[in-house]
Amino acid sequence: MNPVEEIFSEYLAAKALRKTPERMAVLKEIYELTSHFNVDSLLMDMKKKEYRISRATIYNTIELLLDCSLLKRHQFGKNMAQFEKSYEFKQHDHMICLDCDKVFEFCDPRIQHIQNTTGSMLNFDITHHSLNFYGNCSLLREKKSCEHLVQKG
Amino acid sequence: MNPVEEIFSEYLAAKALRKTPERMAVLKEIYELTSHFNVDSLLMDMKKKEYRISRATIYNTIELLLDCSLLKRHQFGKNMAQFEKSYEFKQHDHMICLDCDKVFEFCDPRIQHIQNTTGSMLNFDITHHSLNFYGNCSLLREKKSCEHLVQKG
DNA sequence: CTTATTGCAAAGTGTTTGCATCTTA
DNA sequence: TAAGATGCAAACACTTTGCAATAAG
Repeated sequence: MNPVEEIFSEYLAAKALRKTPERMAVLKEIYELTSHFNVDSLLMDMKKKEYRISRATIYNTIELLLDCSLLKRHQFGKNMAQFEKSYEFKQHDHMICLDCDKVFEFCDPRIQHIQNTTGSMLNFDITHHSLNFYGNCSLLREKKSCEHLVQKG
Repeated sequence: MNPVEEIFSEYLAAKALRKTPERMAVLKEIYELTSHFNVDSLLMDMKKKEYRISRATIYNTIELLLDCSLLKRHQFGKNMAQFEKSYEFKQHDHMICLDCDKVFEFCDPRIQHIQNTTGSMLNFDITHHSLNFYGNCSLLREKKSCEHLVQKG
């Protein structure tokens, strides 16, 4: 059992929830994905792999994975939520291209500082943040390759 | 005609769109609000004031106001969008209390710097950002008044 | 007088819920 | 074998769309 499965198993045990094949399958699938996903794409994905799983179970399991911090929810546009696995991945934020809808990642340690000072200044206990930059990624403008950017989803 | 109405009128003229009483009424109502709102609350609000206006027209007008930057859209939770007027208000970001759902505002000039350096580093033309801190606002923890915070919506 | 805009209701989209059936502990 | 979990479909909440009636330019 890999560390992620172990964390989830322990979480389920601690909450007296059952370790079902469906729950473990969702976890496995999510951690095999390299990019962002949404409920629909995950369901399609699993159906294609002959899993017998329902939309309701995926929603249910995602809720649990969010609760034990193995998953992060994002809301980049105004529609459907997107998710990404979050175990042992470096903290990062997102840049969304309004022309092509691609999502890129970047890291900047200064955000953590802002979070700390803002929290203590306003006496807030900040647990996490969401920072998105919106604009356009110059691929169209300059016909450049996007190899220099880390694209996700 | 106040500056905001002027901007909207010019925008409509420039796009060859009609200046209808409904559109101007929505603008007026939004700029009389002091806090965040959603489509439903605005509709209720206007119905209560005897305006004859439909939900569809509100959605339509909001789209136009977003386009001419007189309005900002936010997505704090996973459900309905929230909006706030954006003419001549200082750039600010939001802190959302996960216990009581209150939204507070804060300003930090360093965010603008991060936006600038990130944009030029990754060759992105960043037009705007959205930064939300999530946590809890200590009101429950310490039974404090929230007077020291600027609450919005 | 032409055509964009409106109000209404129906359709769409993503998510949640109710319930009978199934399965874990 | 009892209580939780599943799959299905219906319900939900928010948003968008189609269309006949209306009104701006």
